[in-house]
Amino acid sequence: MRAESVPEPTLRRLPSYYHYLVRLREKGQEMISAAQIGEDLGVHHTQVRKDLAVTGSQGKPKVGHRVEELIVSIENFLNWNNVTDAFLVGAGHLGTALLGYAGFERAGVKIVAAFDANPKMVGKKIQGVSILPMEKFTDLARRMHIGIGILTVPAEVAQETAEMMVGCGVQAIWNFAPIVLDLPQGVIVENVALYSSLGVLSRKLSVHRKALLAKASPEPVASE
Amino acid sequence: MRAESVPEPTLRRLPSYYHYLVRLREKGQEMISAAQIGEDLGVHHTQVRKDLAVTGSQGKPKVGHRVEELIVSIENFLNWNNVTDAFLVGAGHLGTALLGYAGFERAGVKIVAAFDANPKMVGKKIQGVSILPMEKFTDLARRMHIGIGILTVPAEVAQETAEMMVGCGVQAIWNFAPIVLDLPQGVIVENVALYSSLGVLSRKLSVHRKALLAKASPEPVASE
DNA sequence: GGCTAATCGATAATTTTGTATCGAGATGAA
DNA sequence: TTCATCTCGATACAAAATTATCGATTAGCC
Ligand SMILES: NC(=O)c1ccc[n+]([C@@H]2O[C@H](COP(=O)([O-])OP(=O)(O)OC[C@H]3O[C@@H](n4cnc5c(N)ncnc54)[C@H](O)[C@@H]3O)[C@@H](O)[C@H]2O)c1
Ligand SMILES: NC(=O)c1ccc[n+]([C@@H]2O[C@H](COP(=O)([O-])OP(=O)(O)OC[C@H]3O[C@@H](n4cnc5c(N)ncnc54)[C@H](O)[C@@H]3O)[C@@H](O)[C@H]2O)c1
Repeated sequence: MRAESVPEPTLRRLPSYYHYLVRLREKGQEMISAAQIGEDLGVHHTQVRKDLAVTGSQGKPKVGHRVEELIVSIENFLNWNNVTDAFLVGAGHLGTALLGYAGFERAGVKIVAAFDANPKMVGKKIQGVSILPMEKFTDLARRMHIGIGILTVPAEVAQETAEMMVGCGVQAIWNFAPIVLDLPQGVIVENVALYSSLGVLSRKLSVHRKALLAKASPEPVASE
Repeated sequence: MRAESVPEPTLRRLPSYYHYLVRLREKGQEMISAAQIGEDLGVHHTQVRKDLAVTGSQGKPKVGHRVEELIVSIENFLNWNNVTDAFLVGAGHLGTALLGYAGFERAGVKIVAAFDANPKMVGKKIQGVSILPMEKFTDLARRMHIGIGILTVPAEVAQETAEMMVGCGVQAIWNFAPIVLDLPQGVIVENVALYSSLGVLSRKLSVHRKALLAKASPEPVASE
């Protein structure tokens, strides 16, 4: 009941453990130690233990954890074995890529319909998911008790679209637009900040290159 | 020169300030205070000041910062005004979505070519970017001094593809596959962990719903 | 059966990140 | 001009996250 107090960094690492473990299982491995996970994923082994501890799974000294058990624990913890229906709004480049992806269902999210304001998109079907006109959103979302909204519309209309979703009972929004949504307290928003990612990349690359240059040139002992 | 010591959370917030500021500029606003930015983006105002400070931009008491100046500072800091050429490998659902997106160039990344192992994809052109066969990667990447590789291949081949990229001089990899790449020290890897994002979303939603249920039901004073 | 080595899980120390405080500078009004 | 007020930026404090330490447990081996 005090389960909300799980550190968010832990939450973010769990899926990467999960995928790693699934690959181990495919290879037929049954046991795994926290130390090995840490080494392979670049996480400190004590950190791995803490992270896995929140899922409730226990390891045994000398042998480590059962791969299968860990997988199930993580699935349970993240609620990945209960599928929640989601609506996607904005079936453009990114939206269709997400629709075409089969992998989200194992992460508890099933896109059951898509919506777009562009009449040219409406009526199409992608991977079995129909693209419907915006007018249908309100009614359908309410009737189907849609809990998750996936937002892949242009940034200019992201705020209003999100508000519309929330008005129809959507409790969580997966936001791909580069904007901070202002929504009622209690609504869960998860931003996929691709630009943040690019910012980090650009900055690191630029620093990296400057460091290389500095090493190459004589550098007259500047600064302390 | 000690510029590497910028906190990564700061790096991740800068792009969101950037987009916010660009929208302000479009609206014609010239000045902005750290307090206002903080309120609009849900960041503490002292944090905003610290973040902006790393870019070197200074504000003036009583009036705040010049919007235009801040934008330029952030661009400089992230090196977003120097465009670096990038190759994309894996022109599938996600790869084509990225190719179709015009917005990355303003973030200093220009996708100049795409590569795919599937002969059906090869030869196509998306937004002016040609999809080439994998055989051409090595030679072209070396000759064009490609610094950034964008990885949108299936997870099974992500590791080997990344190694191939690094072998051709690629210094930074933007990885969309749900796998932790094991690459030589010094190579910059930025993971877009969509599943992490989904993990956080699922977990929060599940906790949120349990909390709602608990409030609705009588709850006979369980737990300690 | 007892010893060794590996691993776990709890607790403590350190580092990083975020928040609050406070003096100083700038603006505009009295 | 002088004053009140707003905002900045530096410094101090608090919280969170990561890393290190250490005793406990167990499998395998002699
Ligand atoms: N494609 C990418 O690689 C990428 C990368 C980073 C961020 N994004 C962000 O994702 C979002 C979508 O990007 P995209 O490349 O798919 O854009 P897009 O233009 O291809 O798709 C947007 C879709 O939304 C629809 N739309 C527009 N207004 C609408 C409205 N009011 N209601 C419903 N639908 C509406 C359009 O018809 C279009 O199909 C944008 O916010 C963009 O900034 C995309
Ligand atoms: N599409 C999504 O929404 C989404 C979401 C999360 C993660 N991902 C990840 O992104 C990656 C790509 O996903 P996708 O949906 O675009 O898959 P996809 O199958 O549509 O595209 C993969 C592309 O890579 C090409 N390819 C396969 N093997 C290759 C090789 N050895 N060398 C070069 N190209 C090769 C294929 O021909 C295909 O065009 C995957 O790792 C996936 O897990 C995608």
